Amino acid sequence: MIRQRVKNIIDACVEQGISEGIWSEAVAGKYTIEVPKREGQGDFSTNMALVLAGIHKGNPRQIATQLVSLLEKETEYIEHLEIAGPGFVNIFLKPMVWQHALFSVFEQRGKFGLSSVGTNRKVMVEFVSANPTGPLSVGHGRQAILGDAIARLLTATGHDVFREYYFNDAGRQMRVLGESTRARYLELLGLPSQFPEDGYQGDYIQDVAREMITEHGDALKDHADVAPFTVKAKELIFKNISGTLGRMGIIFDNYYNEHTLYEKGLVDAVVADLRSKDLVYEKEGATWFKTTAFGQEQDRVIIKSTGEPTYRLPDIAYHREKFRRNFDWLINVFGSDHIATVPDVLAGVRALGYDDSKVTVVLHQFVTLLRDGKQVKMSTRKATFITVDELLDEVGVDVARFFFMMRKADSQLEFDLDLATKESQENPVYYVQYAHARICSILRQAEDKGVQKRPIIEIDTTLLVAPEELQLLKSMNSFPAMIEEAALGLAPHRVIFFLMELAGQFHSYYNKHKVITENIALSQSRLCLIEALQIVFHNGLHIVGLTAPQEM
RNA sequence: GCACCAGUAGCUCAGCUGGAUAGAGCAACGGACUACGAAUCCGUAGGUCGGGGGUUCGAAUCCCUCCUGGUGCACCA
Repeated sequence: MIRQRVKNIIDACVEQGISEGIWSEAVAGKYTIEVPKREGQGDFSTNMALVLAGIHKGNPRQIATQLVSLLEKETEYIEHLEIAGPGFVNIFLKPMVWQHALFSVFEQRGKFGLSSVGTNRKVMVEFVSANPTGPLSVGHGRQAILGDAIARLLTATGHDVFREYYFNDAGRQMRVLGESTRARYLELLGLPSQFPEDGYQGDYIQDVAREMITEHGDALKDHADVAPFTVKAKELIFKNISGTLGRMGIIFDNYYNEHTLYEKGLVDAVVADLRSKDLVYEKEGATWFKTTAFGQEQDRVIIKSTGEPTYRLPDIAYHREKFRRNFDWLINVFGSDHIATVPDVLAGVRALGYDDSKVTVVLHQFVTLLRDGKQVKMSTRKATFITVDELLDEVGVDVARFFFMMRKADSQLEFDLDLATKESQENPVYYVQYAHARICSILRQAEDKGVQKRPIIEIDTTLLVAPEELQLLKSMNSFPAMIEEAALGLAPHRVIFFLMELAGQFHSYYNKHKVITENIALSQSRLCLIEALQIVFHNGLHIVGLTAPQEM
């Protein structure tokens, strides 16, 4: 907000310069205004002179001097100006500008930081979408948290968000799941059995088999159809998955079942439509989709010679349905192992006449667990992976959420269990939460000591002049823009970094300045400051699904 | 072989999409509580931003190339 105001001032001065014929209008819109990294370089700075000099081979410092003489007339916000380095114009604002930021925090309270950029934009976030063949592993955990945090951020910025889980309950994998279950069932009954070569080896399959024995005894031992086994396994595993998601506070608006695509004839429809556009052909008994027409190296099979579709076909049908359901933005959160499917699906929707630029795929890299400084080996085949449930048992929901959000999706994530289980010191989760709890504690303390809390209008905010206080005010002021950038950039890790930074600033401030002192007016101003901080911590933590404890 | 991602302090990672003297947390070392909560703070030390070219006023950031690691490149999902 303040940034925008400063930008307006600069824009006006540049306009004036252009109309007076000092500068060419080629600069308009080319320069930026930013927050300098280093102290002493002002609250904001602009590279306008450098940009203009670049266009006309002029002298940047001379242009900067002209700009400064125009800006100098703006005395309401600007305290003073400096020309620095190669030709940056550094702008120092009056402290009052920042002190005023407190007002909007208190005006908006729980809504401070929320925005409306996404108003009237209907967006679907598809995430997790794990096959119901086993419990969620830590990789799914990252995806679940990432997807949920993205959804929360988008909600916070006014989007109409719909969370969906694509439930893959058709095809070969389900059959193998049923066969695995039957084999365990027979095994537990002491009967001869043959475990499928690529079967699911996890203990949870035996749990399903045990459940079936309780329900049916040995009545199914000669049953030719695997269906009852598949159905039961799917049911129990799904219950397990949704239970895990529930523990993490993740609620989907819809589970989209793959089999409904077949029931409604939507899969066949895709083939027919592609065929009518001459994008499908038969070869070696299989049906191929001409993905080479969309820049790929080779065509892809969509129906195997056995008559079974490959995974891409229902995927394309599913995405077409998403378009038909009128979303403005389709976000898919996938593990990086699904990278190969992305171009196929995009080619599919494009072939069907939809705008694939509405689809954004967030690919996240893998998670490695670290215990005692060593990597924990995991194998899905042998079912030696660590499940999300086990992780939650060990570190708790807040810590798991926080750690999964700490890295940008593009980076591999190293989850250090030793650090995560530490209840103190270096655990960054508590570092942030402690800042919030500490503020709550000071506010309680003030109440006990009888220091009156006063409404913001009666507070003398000009008493907040310590460098640390101004820094805190600036950080708070940048909170809404940060949320917006994190949301639109689908980057929850930015919120985490912001909160850690703010917590650091607060802890330093706390150690340097006393909030409650003999000086009543100053104490009240500082109480206001930290109450505003409390609001920011609370909102920031909640926006990404973390709790803000009052005490720890 | 091809595609995508990553390579930044001893370790784990940021770096606001091209800005000024590259940052933080751990780890190391030295300090600060008869208390607004020490789950905290202050200080010291630590760098050829993987290598090499290029683009320009200016590059960790953009382009090319090479090296290393991860993930894919099925008539598995």
